[in-house]
Amino acid sequence: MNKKVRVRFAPSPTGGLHIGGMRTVLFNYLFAKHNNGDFILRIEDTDQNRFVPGAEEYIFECLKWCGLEPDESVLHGGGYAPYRQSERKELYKQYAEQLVKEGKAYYAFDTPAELEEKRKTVPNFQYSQLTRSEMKNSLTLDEDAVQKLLAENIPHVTRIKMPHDETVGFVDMIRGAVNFNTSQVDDKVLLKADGMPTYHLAVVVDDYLMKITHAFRGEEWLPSSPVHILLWQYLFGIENMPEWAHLPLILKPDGKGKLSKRDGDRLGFPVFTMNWTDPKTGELTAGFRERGFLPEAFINFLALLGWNDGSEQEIFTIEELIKKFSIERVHKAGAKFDYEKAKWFNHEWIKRSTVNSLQLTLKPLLINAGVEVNDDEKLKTAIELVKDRCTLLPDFVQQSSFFFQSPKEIDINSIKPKWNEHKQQFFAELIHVYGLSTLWNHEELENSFKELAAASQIKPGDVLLPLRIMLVGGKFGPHVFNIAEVLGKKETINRIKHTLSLLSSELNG
RNA sequence: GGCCGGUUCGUCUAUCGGCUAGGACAUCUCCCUUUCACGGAGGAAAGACGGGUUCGAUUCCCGUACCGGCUACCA
Repeated sequence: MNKKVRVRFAPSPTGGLHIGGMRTVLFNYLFAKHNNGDFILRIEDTDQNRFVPGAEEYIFECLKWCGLEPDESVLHGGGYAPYRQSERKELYKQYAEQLVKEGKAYYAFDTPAELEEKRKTVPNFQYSQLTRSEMKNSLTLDEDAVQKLLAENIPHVTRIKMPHDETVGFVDMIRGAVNFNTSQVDDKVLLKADGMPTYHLAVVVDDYLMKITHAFRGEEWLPSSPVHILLWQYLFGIENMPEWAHLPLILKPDGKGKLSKRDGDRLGFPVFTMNWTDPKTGELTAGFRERGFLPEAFINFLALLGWNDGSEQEIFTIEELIKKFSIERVHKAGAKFDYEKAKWFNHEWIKRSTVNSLQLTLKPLLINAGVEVNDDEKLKTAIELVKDRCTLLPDFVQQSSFFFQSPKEIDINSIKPKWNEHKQQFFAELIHVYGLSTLWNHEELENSFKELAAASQIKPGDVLLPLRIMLVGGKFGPHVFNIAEVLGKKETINRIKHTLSLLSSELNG
């Protein structure tokens, strides 16, 4: 019988959550749910110098917004607590000690300053089997000296002792067999001078202790995998190592390299999941949520960045993604981020969303933008009428505010050049006709409008645009008679009168 | 520099030896629309290069080039 699938996302709470990280969350989540497994969130806060207040809460908020809730975490509980590595500090030391005892690791007493100096003077310096004999460590110092340093609490780290000329490898779920020669790998630090483990030790220990069965991480981790493989061998048995998949990177749309938050500022698109303000610098990095993305669209877009189900389908609900996801179908190569395509996904999702669900997120957004939304039914009608022309949620402000309040600006310049007494007369009569109308719906309004135009010997096309500008304020929006229907008789007539008075003063002046 | 990974239209991708190389975004043309969109029809646009293997290679192998990642007491 197979073990229950358990996967983890293990972010370091040092700032905003990049879309690459969010995609790793998504793939973890989809894989877990596809296999009826558990999704664990583990906080990797072993670097105390990089602690950023609020970052952890922010990560949870991002997951919540996307609906990708962990089964186990600091917040959700679970049988493998604590889920914060800083709270597991004491656990790691024994494993490091075990490795030293078995001759698979050693203490190193070189100070950071000494190492820095070394790197300055020796090009491409690596603390490795080539150089460790000339450094200050428990391999070069005699036993008494080491014991003395230890007894004096001289700061030191524990390094893995990479074996000579061995091939270590594994089968990546996405890339297939990957092999390394241990002679090429340096003696990575396992336990830092402050007693905290590095990522290398912590990830292996915790993946074992938390019974992780499959581990997904970015491609940038590939080069350190031989260290992790060796640790599994030494500590827990290679047969217990999770299956690994190294995810392709998300690249800059222009230039080269992986996408960074700076690219967003530079090119004008969000890179983080939600807005993030650096508590130290106050610098704000834009997020997809605040930019007006629907979480469904955001997830759909992320899933398709590097994965597809082999068909031509592009729009997927989360349920479909769970059903169809397979890690083997993840593309090997990195993908350049395409903001236009991301917006297309959002537009598609807006068009497909029901008025009721849109109304829920849109109402506060509109009120916040100063639109006086006082009638939910009217709001729903307005959303139905304009949603096809909104790509991002804030587009609804411009596209629907005129339903609730008369336009602040009227683009009178688009009417003026062709304005004349005849048209002025037509609209004066239109006010009269509309005032008498008993059936206020768009068909009737259009009919009586056209009848009046014919009677006035005026082409409907010549007065349609002016009418639109009177009601909307500009050259946009849904069909003008639909708008008039929603506005109602009184408001429609008022707006016509208002613009008419503006125009007549223009005409006379 | 060394190690590891990658390479199909401008971009995201399909293809698991038979291809007239398919789709989507963007772009262009037209239709619909007396606004802006939506929608519909169509166009242009790709297998880095060189060797093998094979009846046949985009697909398999090897080299080269190029791109990327890593090379911290950061993750």
